[in-house]
Amino acid sequence: MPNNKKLPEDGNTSASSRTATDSKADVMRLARANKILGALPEKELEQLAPKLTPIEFKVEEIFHQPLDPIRDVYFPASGIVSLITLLEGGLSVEVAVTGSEGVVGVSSVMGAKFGTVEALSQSDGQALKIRATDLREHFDQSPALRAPILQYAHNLLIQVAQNAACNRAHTVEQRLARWLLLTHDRLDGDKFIFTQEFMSRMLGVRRAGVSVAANTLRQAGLIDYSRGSITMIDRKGLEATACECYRAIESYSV
Amino acid sequence: MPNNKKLPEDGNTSASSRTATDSKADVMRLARANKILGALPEKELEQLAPKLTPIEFKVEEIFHQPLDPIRDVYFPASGIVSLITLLEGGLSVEVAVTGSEGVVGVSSVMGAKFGTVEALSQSDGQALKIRATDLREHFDQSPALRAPILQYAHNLLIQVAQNAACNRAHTVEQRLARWLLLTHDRLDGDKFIFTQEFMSRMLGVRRAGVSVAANTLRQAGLIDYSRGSITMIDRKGLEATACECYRAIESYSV
DNA sequence: CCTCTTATGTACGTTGCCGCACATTGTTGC
DNA sequence: GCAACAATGTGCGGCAACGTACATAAGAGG
Repeated sequence: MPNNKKLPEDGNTSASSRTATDSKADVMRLARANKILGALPEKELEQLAPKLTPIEFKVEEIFHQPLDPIRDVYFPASGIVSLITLLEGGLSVEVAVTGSEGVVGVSSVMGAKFGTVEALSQSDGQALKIRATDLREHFDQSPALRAPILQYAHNLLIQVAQNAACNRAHTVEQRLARWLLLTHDRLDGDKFIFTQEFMSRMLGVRRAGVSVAANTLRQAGLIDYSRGSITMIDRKGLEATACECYRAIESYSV
Repeated sequence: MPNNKKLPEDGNTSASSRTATDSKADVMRLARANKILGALPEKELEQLAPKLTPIEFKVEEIFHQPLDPIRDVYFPASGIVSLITLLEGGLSVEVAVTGSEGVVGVSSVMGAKFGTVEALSQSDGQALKIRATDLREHFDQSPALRAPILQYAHNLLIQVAQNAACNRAHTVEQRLARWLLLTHDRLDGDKFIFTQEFMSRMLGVRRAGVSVAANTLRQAGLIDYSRGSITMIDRKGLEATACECYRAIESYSV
């Protein structure tokens, strides 16, 4: 796990030259990009807005860590965040992935005092940050906010459940294809940045195993890649290669 | 999957000779055995009680099935219920287990329209049944009910997440030991009823694989078993054999 | 008691991934 | 352009679990 950075604890990320109005416009723009906040009635969002801080994040930044208290919760407007279970002996396995359809740290509204999985960004992106205590308060009082958050929590649950079965049943190649599809769905464009080393941590397999599987996909003309950058070439082909779990997750999640 | 029965759709399980008062006493007794209902203030429970119906279930009864609408939700007072993801090709993998600490069908309060996993009893037991719509209504209105249900949903999430990683990382023997411990925690006594065939469906491995692993545990003096009945002999020893995931689940769940 | 069924033990070749080690090839910084 | 590094390719022995098949053993029911 080389130089993973934690997010700056406070970082007033809106440049100080900006006016308050600019900042509020930022918040509203980002909020509309997130499915949960974007689904709120105008009035509710206005109430929440003062508590929301825009942030930017880079690849491989850590949002939450097992056993650390969850102080802030993040609503991504762009980018991807992986939820990863860490095991003794250093093995790590991604159990779910979230983009602008979700919220990182949802367990804090469910009564969790601390994180149990690592939340790690898979890409650059933007998000709105809110104090866990503030969110919890609104969550308890506003049915309009509660509904989409719970809906997301449910989608998360079934994604993790499908993952649990998938890890038991499917080959590295199938799971790699699935992972690429889920990532592609959450990023703009057909080209993104990952190393095999990173993928091996997500899939919980050897880096060498990723190399072989990726090579197979490349030779089949489904993807191309070189030194940390991957291009999706044949999405249909990938869908055919991926296990059922990709479709299951997509279809179960409303 | 031999003769799995669905629960009777209505079955007024309280014998008709019983009086209404008896029935209500039943409800209150069972409610106190369930951690979620048992945590409710007296007044709240009184309000909910008319909606609750006591039921009994036998081994291998199906509470919910993937894609079927979730009509009823169950608060177990005793017994165990497994949540199982079914994959194409007939492979099944248990992703979580619930006893009197939880509620079967929790996703219905989170906005799920239908089940995504199979909920199957692992033992005989008793539960309180409630219409999903009724529960949802109380859930939305009562913070006192919402809190413990969400807390349980969170525990469920981390159990499933740990399972996802566990399936990737640990041997059949380790996972069998873990599974026996989780089961033992939720049942009275040291002897319970399972066949290797059933266990193989839970662990998602061959029945022959269970045979070998179980034999190893027996020869190590940790368990004894014969034709569908298992006795726990050395709990400490099992804990030493099981993977970290047993402890992780226990310690994360508050 | 004897048959029938169900549960369990065991074997054998195969496969997917492991741990490990090392070669090769782009990129970056000087 | 060259050295240093980072990312990727590849080989090999080993092992856990697979699919399959069959043998044994313990109740159940007549």
